[in-house]
Amino acid sequence: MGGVTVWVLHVDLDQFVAAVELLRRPELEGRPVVVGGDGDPTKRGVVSTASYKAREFGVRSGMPLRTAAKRCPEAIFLPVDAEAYEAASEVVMATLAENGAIVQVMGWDEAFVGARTDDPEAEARDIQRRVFEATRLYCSVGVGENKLQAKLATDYGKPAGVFRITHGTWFELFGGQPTDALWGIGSKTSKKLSAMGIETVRQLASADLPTLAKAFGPSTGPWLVQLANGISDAEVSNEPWVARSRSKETTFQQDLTEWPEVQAAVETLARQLAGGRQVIQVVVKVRYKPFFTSTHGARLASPANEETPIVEAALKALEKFTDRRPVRLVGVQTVFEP
DNA sequence: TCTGGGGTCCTAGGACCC
DNA sequence: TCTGGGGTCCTAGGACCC
Repeated sequence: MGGVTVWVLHVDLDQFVAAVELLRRPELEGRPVVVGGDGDPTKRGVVSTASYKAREFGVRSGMPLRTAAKRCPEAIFLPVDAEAYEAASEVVMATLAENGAIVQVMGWDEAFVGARTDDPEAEARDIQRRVFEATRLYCSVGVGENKLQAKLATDYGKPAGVFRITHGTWFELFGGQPTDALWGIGSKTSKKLSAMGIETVRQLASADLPTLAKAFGPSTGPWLVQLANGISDAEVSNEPWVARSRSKETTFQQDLTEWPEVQAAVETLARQLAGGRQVIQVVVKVRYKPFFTSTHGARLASPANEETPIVEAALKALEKFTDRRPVRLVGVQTVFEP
């Protein structure tokens, strides 16, 4: 055992969704490709992935398709084909798990891999080669002493590269960066920290714990300071994933103004969620015009997975909504028995 | 630039109990 | 009389991530 270090590798496919599309449409290679919604940029929807070429025009994931079309009128817009990406992803993950490696899948296009080695870069290069040979897809690999470092390292390796971050290099890389450079800190938390006079990762790293606990809660506050110090759970776990809930939601092309239409939409979604694991609670989500979201839930009398009790609970939850403004989205979530 | 769909975890506040 | 404090459960909302 002695002498061999435990590293965390973070593997992230480069422009994954766009890359899968390019593989089956080689004639689009080098052109700006935008995948999102049903492929119609005049409709409501956002960008899932933009190819590197499209990114040169300022197209980014999460951006409304309409905006993407304005920024890059010559882009090719393609609909999301979840099954194709799922299939490609399975090949990638199976490749990572060869040789009995511990793999923690984080989504379609990324995973953590545990590595006992003194040469993690060699391991990373080997992964890149095997993934490419199996799928013709490129990936970048971050190397770290824990998941946080590895995850943040990947971006520095893109595209198709390898990059290492350790406690030794943490502050020189991140000390001066804004707090939302960290994985787990978004725009809201960053803004709130700013208002407290904390702008950089270095400032957050030495922030007063009781003050942060008071502002963000007893668990979140100290966790933020840990993040800023480059500290996180090092464990890569390959425990099989057990979903806590499943949901379906729809954004309407035109807002619904009649409440019976809303009821019908909730019923349709609830039906689609029946037939799986035993459900104990149903939560309905309504997003009103202009963009205000509210949720209400209803528990089932006893765990069930049939259509009737799930639809009944969904409609019961919907009764708790009293606002009758135009509705742009409805969603239904089923919560499973623990 | 008018903002998808599918998830997870944490927190505050109220209800309820002893 | 109108006053405790702690623990737990549930709900809705918030934030973040892919």
